Order: sequence, then structure tokens, then C-alpha cells
Amino acid sequence: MSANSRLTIAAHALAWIGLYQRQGHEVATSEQIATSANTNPVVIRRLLGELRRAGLVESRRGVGAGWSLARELESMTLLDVYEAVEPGPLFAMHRTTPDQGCVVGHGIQPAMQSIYEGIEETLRHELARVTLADVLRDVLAAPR
Amino acid sequence: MSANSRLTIAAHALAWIGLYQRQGHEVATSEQIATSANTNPVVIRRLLGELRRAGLVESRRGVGAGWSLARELESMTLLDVYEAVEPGPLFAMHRTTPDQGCVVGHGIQPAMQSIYEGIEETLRHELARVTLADVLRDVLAAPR
DNA sequence: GCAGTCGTAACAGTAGAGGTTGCAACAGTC
DNA sequence: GACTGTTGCAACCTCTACTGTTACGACTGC
Repeated sequence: MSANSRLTIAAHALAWIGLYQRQGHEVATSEQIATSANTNPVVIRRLLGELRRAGLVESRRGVGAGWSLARELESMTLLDVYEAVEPGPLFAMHRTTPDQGCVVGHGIQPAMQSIYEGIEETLRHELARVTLADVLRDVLAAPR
Repeated sequence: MSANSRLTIAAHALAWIGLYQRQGHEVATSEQIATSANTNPVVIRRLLGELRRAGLVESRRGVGAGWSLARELESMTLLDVYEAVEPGPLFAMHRTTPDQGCVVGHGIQPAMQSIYEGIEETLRHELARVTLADVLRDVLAAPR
């Protein structure tokens, strides 16, 4: 499927900011988050930018700038994050239009479309069941 | 997510072979299926090769060669096809190991791994609910 | 004005999907 | 035994998306 790590990194960043804020800090920098996720600050800024457009985080510029949560972790679900960072559908149709003169070529796309929509709806439902507070709780529960 | 069309094309091919066999033919060629799917025969042969390794189809060589179903469409589910053509997980972890000295960096992977496993199990369950006979029925039910 | 951070563009590297060509292997038929 | 049609498969190309990296302007508190 050529899976990507966008949802994972986004959840990592949100959990990090949430924990940091619980420890009394106001804003987290992309540099700090990138160090924890072992990646480049620009990667974090790009992802957080998408989360900002989705209303999940806010950013401040200038000296003492950085990122903060726009909502409580309890009110954020993995579905919110998924929709913010994963635009496309899970399964793709044919890259070129199938032969419309063939019965199968004609009917396959509406058939699969309908099936895929049901499956994606279930996926979204599952993602919506997990809040970022759940994620942070699980993170902190990991054995050391 | 950079979705691919492998599951769609594989389902298309199976539905095509199934319908062709119902019409009394013994084997279908990759050329015929490729024409219906509007793609290259080699693409079809590659996909059907994976389905053959999964025990869903059989191939004959020589003159009058081609592909036939190894099982009834009724006993084949989209999960069988999915497992045959989509090896990897739905969501990827970090490409590099997160900072194990950080609480979040240390706990994020087991936390997300567990969540992802639950979600993928639900996905598989949904895929298993749809048989290829269902797909072919929906295909034939499409308005013309 | 300075310093620290975001915002964003630009580019490179990597990986996978999909398309294409070419050809050996195979198995029927003449 | 030659011919024919198809699979099996390797090799290569193109395209796209993700990720990483560098660079630099924009912003804002001091």
C-alpha cells in the first residue's frame, strides 16, 4: 500500500505538545518535537501547519514562538488528525477508464466505489473512537 | 496516503474471469482482461500471478492457455484478494527510531502499534464480509 | 536593531506503482 | 519437427508521493 508515517508523526507531535503543556510550558517548538521524533523540524512544521488549518493547534511567531494545542487532547480524535493529514481515499480506482463497452468494465467502478465507501466509513468510525488523550495515556503506560 | 489500484484491478480481473466462465468459456487471457481494464497485459499477469500464489486462480500455458478460477467466486472475499496483493500495513511507524530518551519518543511506537492493529483488524473484518460473487452481482446491477 | 522561531519554497533522494518491451518456456496443432 | 499463442519474468522507464535538507523572508518580543 506504500503506507506513510504522517498519522504517526502527527499523533507524536500532538502527544508531545500535550504532555509539555501539562508540565506547565506554554508553547513547544518544532525543533523540540523534531528531536523527539528524530526527524527534521521542517517536516514537523509542515505537518503541524496542516493540523493548524484543521483547527487542532495554534502557532505563535516571533521570539518565544512555537506551537500550542487549540483544543483539549480529550476532544481530539485520530479521525480529526487523519482527515487533516491524509487527503485521499484508501483505495484507488483504475488509473484509466475501463472499457465501457464491456459489462465488467462498465459496472466495476460504481460497484467498488460503493464497497470502498462502506469500508472507509468503518475506518473513520474506528479512528474516531480513539482520542489523543487515549494515545498519550498509552504512551505514558509503555514499560521502560 | 498514495493509494493504489491493485485491489480494484484484482477484483476486476476476478469478476471478469468469473463472468467469462459462467458464459461457458474455460480460460481467460491476460490480453482480454487487460482490454476490459484498459491496461497492459503484463500488469494483469503480475497481479494474477500473486492471486495464483494465494490459491485464488490457476494458469495454463501453451496454446489455448489462460487463467481460470481456482475456487468459486462465492468462497472468495475481498480480504483474500487484499492479503494477496497488499503486503504491508496500512499505517507506517517513524522511518527512524524516535528519541528513546524522551518519554513520548519511547512510548509512541507501542501505543500506535496497538491502536493500528485494532484498526487493521476491523478493516480485515469488513473486507471479509464482501465476496467476489457480491462484487460481480453489483457489477452486473450497474445501470447502463 | 537583535534574536529566535515560524512559513514556505526549492531541491534531492527514495520507494512503489504502473506501463512497456523483449524473450524464453511451454503445450497444443498441423 | 515446425508453428502458434500464451504465460513467466526480467529489465527499464516514468510518474507520483513521502521524507529530508537547505535557505531565507516574515514576524514579534526584548
